[in-house]
Amino acid sequence: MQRDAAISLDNQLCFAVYALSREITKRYQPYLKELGLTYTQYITMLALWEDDRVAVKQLGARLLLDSGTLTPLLKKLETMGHLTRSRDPSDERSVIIALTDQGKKLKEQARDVPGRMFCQAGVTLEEADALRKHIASMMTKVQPNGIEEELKNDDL
Amino acid sequence: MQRDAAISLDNQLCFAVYALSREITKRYQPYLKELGLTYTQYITMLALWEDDRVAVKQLGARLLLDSGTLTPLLKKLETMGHLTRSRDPSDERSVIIALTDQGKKLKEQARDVPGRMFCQAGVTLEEADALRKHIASMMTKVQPNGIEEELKNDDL
DNA sequence: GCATTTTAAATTGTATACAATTTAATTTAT
DNA sequence: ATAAATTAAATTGTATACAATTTAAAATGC
Repeated sequence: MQRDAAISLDNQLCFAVYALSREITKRYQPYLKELGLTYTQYITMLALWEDDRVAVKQLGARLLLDSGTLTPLLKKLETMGHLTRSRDPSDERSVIIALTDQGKKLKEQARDVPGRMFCQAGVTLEEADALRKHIASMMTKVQPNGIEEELKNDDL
Repeated sequence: MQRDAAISLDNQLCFAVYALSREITKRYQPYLKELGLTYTQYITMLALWEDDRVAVKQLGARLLLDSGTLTPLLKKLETMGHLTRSRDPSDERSVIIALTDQGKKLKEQARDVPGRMFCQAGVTLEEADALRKHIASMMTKVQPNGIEEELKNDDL
């Protein structure tokens, strides 16, 4: 069976990452439910709490999501009253996302979510941070800011 | 801004894992296209190449996916001729998944996919394996084989 | 200055994920 | 043995992801 080691499920980095990602998302769910947010909506709000009044394009570059995912998600968050979507007067192609007061206020409730989640999961913040750095290092290797056809995106 | 460090996007393990998972999936896509498989179909086939003739329940325990995801996916793989789905005669509740010859043969084509993918991404197998182990270690902490209501699942 | 190209969102279509419910079969308790 | 509880898939409904296309606006080339 040695010759199958390369395609053994447990040897796949891709499966480990994929499974952990879904597991963490599930672990967040009860806490995010208190905020009335799904996981992707939460990630989007994290980005907006740091950097408000950005175009969908920039938000997508930050989250590595395209308009196909973001447009319906942002419309939902708009309906929920957390943000507004408006065309940029200086470039009508762009849609600027701006947090409402309600959206800004939600940040206070979100502040202790990561800490509570890791505490409940029995993971120290140091362990989480060590893994995060390891993953970030891999990410820079795997994605030197996009390949060939995406090289035009200088993102920032 | 120190007080916002806990909810800074770049500090979130969850976002790092989520982003890397999607990035790796995208990197696999061109190789999996040669096999005619999507990423989740590929992961499912990896599990089946190791362990054939299993119930959907067992496959789900291995992949951490439920029947809501697996049922349509397995029906698709059945339509593609890679496997068969049949009720277990000794327990009509269970559906047994068995690879066809075609499904078994696909394994040969899949054998060099991980190696080619990491080579192209500029990641050594050692680096990938080190991260995989780090993630697996976190997974055992975060998911000691499911919580409370899932404790009844002894899986194997 | 205007046709061509590029760009940003939105849309379309396919494939997941997963909670919650339903259906049918099996097991358990009495 | 049979009602009640449990279990395995399937189904339903919602929310992503993302490739590919479309639409409208802005930038570019000549």
